[in-house]
Amino acid sequence: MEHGSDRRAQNPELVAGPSSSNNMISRMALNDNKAGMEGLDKERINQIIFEASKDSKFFENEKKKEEQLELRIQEQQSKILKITQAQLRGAEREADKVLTLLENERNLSHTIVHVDMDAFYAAVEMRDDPSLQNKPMAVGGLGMLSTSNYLARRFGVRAAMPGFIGLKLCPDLVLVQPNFDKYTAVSKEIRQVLAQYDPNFCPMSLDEAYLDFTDHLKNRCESLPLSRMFVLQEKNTECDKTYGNKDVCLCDLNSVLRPALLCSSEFRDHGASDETLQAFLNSESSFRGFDVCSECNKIFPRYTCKVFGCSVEDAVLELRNRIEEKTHLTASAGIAPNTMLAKVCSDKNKPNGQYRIKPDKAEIMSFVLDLPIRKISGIGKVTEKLLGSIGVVTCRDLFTHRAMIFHLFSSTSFHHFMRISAGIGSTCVERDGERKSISTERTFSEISDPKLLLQKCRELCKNLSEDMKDEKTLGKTVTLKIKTVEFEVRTRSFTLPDFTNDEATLLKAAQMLLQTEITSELPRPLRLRLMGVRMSKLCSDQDSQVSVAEMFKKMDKKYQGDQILKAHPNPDFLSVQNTQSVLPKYHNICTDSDNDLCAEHCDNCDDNDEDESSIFSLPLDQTLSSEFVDHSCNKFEQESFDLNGRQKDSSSSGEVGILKFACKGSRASDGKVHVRRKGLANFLEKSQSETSETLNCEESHFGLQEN
DNA sequence: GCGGATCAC
DNA sequence: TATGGTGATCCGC
Ligand SMILES: Nc1ccn([C@H]2C[C@H](O)[C@@H](COP(=O)(O)OP(=O)(O)OP(=O)(O)O)O2)c(=O)n1
Ligand SMILES: [Mg+2]
Repeated sequence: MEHGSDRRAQNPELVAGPSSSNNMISRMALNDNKAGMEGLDKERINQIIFEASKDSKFFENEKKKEEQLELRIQEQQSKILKITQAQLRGAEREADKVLTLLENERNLSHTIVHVDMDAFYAAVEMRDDPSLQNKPMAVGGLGMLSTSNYLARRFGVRAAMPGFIGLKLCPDLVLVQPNFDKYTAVSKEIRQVLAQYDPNFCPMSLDEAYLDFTDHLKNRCESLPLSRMFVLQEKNTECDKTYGNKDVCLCDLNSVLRPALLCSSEFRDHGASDETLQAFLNSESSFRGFDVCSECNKIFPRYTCKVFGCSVEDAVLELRNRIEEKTHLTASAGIAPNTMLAKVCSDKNKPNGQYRIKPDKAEIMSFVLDLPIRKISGIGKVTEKLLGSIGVVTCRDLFTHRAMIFHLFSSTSFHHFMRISAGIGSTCVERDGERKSISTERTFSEISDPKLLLQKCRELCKNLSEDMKDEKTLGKTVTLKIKTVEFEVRTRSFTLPDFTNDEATLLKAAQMLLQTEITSELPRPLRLRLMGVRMSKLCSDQDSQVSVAEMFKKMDKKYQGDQILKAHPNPDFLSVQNTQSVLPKYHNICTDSDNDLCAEHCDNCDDNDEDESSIFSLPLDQTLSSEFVDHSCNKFEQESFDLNGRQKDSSSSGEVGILKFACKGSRASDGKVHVRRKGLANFLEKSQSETSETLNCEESHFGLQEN
């Protein structure tokens, strides 16, 4: 391998590009990896960014992170020095094996389309305020910009840049506050169009989505010309003014007008072929009588109809035109055999353009080889720099340096990089499953007073609890996120023994985590600029999938007398009695006199020599002993889902289900599973180290009765 | 499993 | 004066 002789690997200038200021760092420099930012005077722009940032705490922190990155690169370099030629040859053979396998995986039979709105938030604001036309503008405030229009991008103003820097780069920049409700509504309209080309399309955000066009194209070949005819508003009719004109119909003409056209006998009479239909559309009389909107009773804007062809390009052009007709916003699109390439393509002719890579290996490779890796979704600033330091800039370099990459990176990273180098990506556009976490966080001017910090925490927990109730979701792991005034970010998490979205429970856990942080900072105050709360390990709060405790409550009622489940003597508590006697029996979970968290054995329990305070848990609204639920609940959750699934599917009433669970925990001589209480840290440590062993796993049967 | 880091949008 | 919010994933420990 000639990595040692690669000049780029040895010359930081060639890797990072010319730096504007000697003190400028790469992670602070203008990120011009975005459409509409080609050919900017980076030197000048970076100088302005540097001047505006150099004395800030933010910049200090960025420098710290940059140093860490340099360290990583150092480690990488020392790894490289230790490699033997033999190792490298072996690595290359392994890499080639992987590449051969990947080649078999190549699938060119799908047509994937990535649709991405142009300057989305900014475009919506400009559409709704004609005075913004021809002005550089950005959505956001002095603190942060969400995006900018293409005019502002010419000044280096872009998303994720603070507004005050944007103003320094472009003094005429107009800032507009975001209106998220509006963007959500527009997004809904866009998705209505997308769904007509692929009902299973995969939205990635409000403004972009992947579609599998394969089926649509198959059907399209055999479709009637009329089904490919759509209404378009005429260009050059000062669309922006008409959009603000209250007397003109603003409805989606393809919703209000097109159905009427398709029904008219004249249109049907001329719809035999694309040519006859187009000729009819060109004639004077074609739209006579279609002047007023039946929905809003206003006069239609000037419009035409167009018959779109059967090719992919025509189909995607049709889709984009329909989005524009419906929303008065433009979209760009990429067409390729897989999602990775489609995503890159949608950026190529932005704004308001599209680009296609034909489903042919040679075409793909000629597109990919000289493509900078930074263009690929998933490769950001850091990965770019990490790979840059070993001489990798383009996708071709990924192949050239495959042996080194094999040696330096994890297996998953390596595979990812090899797929990129071969132009291979996902050919299906499945929607993400259920969400895995839900969170809320807020930046504020410095707070250090513990009372106020706890109050902020309360606010966040209230919000999160409400959001979770709206989403009908429960969670088990609470994570507190804080950012100090020095921009240092910390997260601290705690896994509850049970699923919940209860505000008080959330608050207790989050405040405990916060208190620990405040305490650990003493005698210095904890000075924060951001706080956030997140819930993960979620489950749905639907009837079909309930929390473990709720499930037990239901089952307790339903299957009274069952050997596995038994009501706790205290009606506020539920317990599990295990017939095999290895698992714990009853435990109360409660708060002690300090309102601190604790748990104790139930009076009915066989206490023996156990010290009350030696059992630790969290107070719960729904109660099972944490020791019992710990680890076993996942299993339960899974099984309860199965049970419910069967229950749902079954119309009969006497089905038999299998309840299976595995319980892990530390086992005392009395057979109880418990964790000693020595504070939170110890609890976490213990519960991790001592629960790694499965103590009991069993299967029991019980009758499943519909009410 | 936790915490830090990276990434997308 | 001033550097976001939400969600996902990966890695090292
Ligand atoms: N760091 C970011 C990036 C984006 N967005 C929001 C604002 C954007 O309008 C929207 C879509 O993101 P895109 O990356 O698609 O950017 P745009 O649509 O604004 O511009 P482009 O024309 O490059 O797609 O998401 C954001 O809030 N914060
Ligand atoms: Mg966009």
